Amino acid sequence: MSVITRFAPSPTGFLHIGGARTALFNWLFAQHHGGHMLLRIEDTDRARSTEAAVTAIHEGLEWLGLDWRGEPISQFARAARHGEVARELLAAGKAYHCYCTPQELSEMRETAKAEGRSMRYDGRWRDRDPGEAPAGQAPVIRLKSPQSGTTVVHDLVQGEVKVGNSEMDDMVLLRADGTPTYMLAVVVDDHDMAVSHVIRGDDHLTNAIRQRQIYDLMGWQAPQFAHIPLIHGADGAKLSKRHGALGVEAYRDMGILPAALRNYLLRLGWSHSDDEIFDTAQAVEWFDLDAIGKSPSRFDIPKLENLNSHYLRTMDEVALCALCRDQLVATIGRALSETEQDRLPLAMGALKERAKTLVELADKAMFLLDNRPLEMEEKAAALVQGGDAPGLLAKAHACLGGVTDWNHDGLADAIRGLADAEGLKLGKLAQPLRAALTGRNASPGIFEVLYFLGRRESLDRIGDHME
RNA sequence: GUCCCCAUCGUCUAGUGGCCCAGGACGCCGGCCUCUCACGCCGGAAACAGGGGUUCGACUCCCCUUGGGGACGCCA
Repeated sequence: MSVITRFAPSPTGFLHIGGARTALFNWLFAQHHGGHMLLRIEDTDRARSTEAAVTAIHEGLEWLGLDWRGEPISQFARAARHGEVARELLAAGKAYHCYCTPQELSEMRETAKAEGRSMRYDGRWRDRDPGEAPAGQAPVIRLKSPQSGTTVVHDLVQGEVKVGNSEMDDMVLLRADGTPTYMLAVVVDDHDMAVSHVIRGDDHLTNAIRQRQIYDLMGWQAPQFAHIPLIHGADGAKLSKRHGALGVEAYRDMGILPAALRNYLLRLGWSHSDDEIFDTAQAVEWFDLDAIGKSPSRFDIPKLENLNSHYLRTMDEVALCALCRDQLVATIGRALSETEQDRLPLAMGALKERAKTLVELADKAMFLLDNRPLEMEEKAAALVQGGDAPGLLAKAHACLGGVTDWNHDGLADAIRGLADAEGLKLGKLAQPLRAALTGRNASPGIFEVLYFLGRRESLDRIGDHME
């Protein structure tokens, strides 16, 4: 039997981080077992579903590099089939019409709550004569679920989970307007799509028990279930907007690489002994459900950033230059000149190990752009004005003017030579130079900076601060 | 309230009865390197929630407590 998994988000917002991890696990599991993942959009709630959310989900998955087999399936489009199954259950006496009104139901819950009883539907229409049906009142169809015994789910992550049937009420299968509920739709779809493994968030664990009852009553074989623990915010509470854990696109905008997010999400709740870094091929080879932890985990941005800096340093440099360029263009709002673009690959090696995100990378690359006179950060301004700095810069200007080999070694010789001649430690000369050259007090090595900028630009920038 | 799930350093985790006075990673602290910032390297502080069992021996098995999370919709 081949492995078929599915990712089934409801299109009511972006692809959030928990959903992204669920998708990743489904994808990885399918790949590992030589199967494939399906995408199903759970859009039966017409009021809350939007086309924009569907697009956001597609884009999020694509950005993460997760693909699915075939066309995405719209759950709403399958409503007729869901209704058919509900009526089949009804005809077989495994479901019944219930004429309770919403008000009646909420009153029932209120009283139960007040009396400290469980807030379940009491089954008042379960065995009632259909002849007693109130006229003009459309009924819902409820499952006639077993009232004794236990329903068990062998969860691949959580182990054996059992709930006494007396704990559960008769769930609604088909609403009064004839549309299916989520419980029915999920079961029918997973069955029809031949899904072999349902991998989803822990919040569905108790749903699995109820869904199991539908499978049983239909005489269908239930899929394997794997309920993965939820991701919490840094404070341990449920992940919310407040935590900055938004859609995956928010991480993209923060300058996180998809490879880094994938690695981070995978390691969150899953482990392979002490290993921390996995590329996709390695992840596919190693991933399996038995190594998933059972407890919820907290989302930790610093660790994500650490991973991101790793991927920044190891990724293809040409591709990284392109990403950095795009980021720069986005921040300055204009295209780069040819000279500016040419400096990027020169400097990338030095820049990339100083950045944790793409945004930071672009920021550190800002000094490569032509925009004299440079805007000086406060500390840099002090360096360039302090004491004998202007005089020193004039000497440096003269000295560099005579450099014939404008490369790292040639520049190092010249600058070190000047420092020696002046009886200064290199730092005393390098700092004012750095400030004049970059407008900041921190940058890659000073010889490199000179080299990246080239003779003309370097001399001009120093010239701006000479006396 | 009822039901279900979970519980190792601040965080992610290794650990499936003796290899553990608990290992790795992130973060944090100190040092080295050094023209700044990073990188790198070296070192440090930091955890088995509590209580009962079982056992020659429990982080590992069982029970209780506590704490956290989830579910109880004609939402998904």
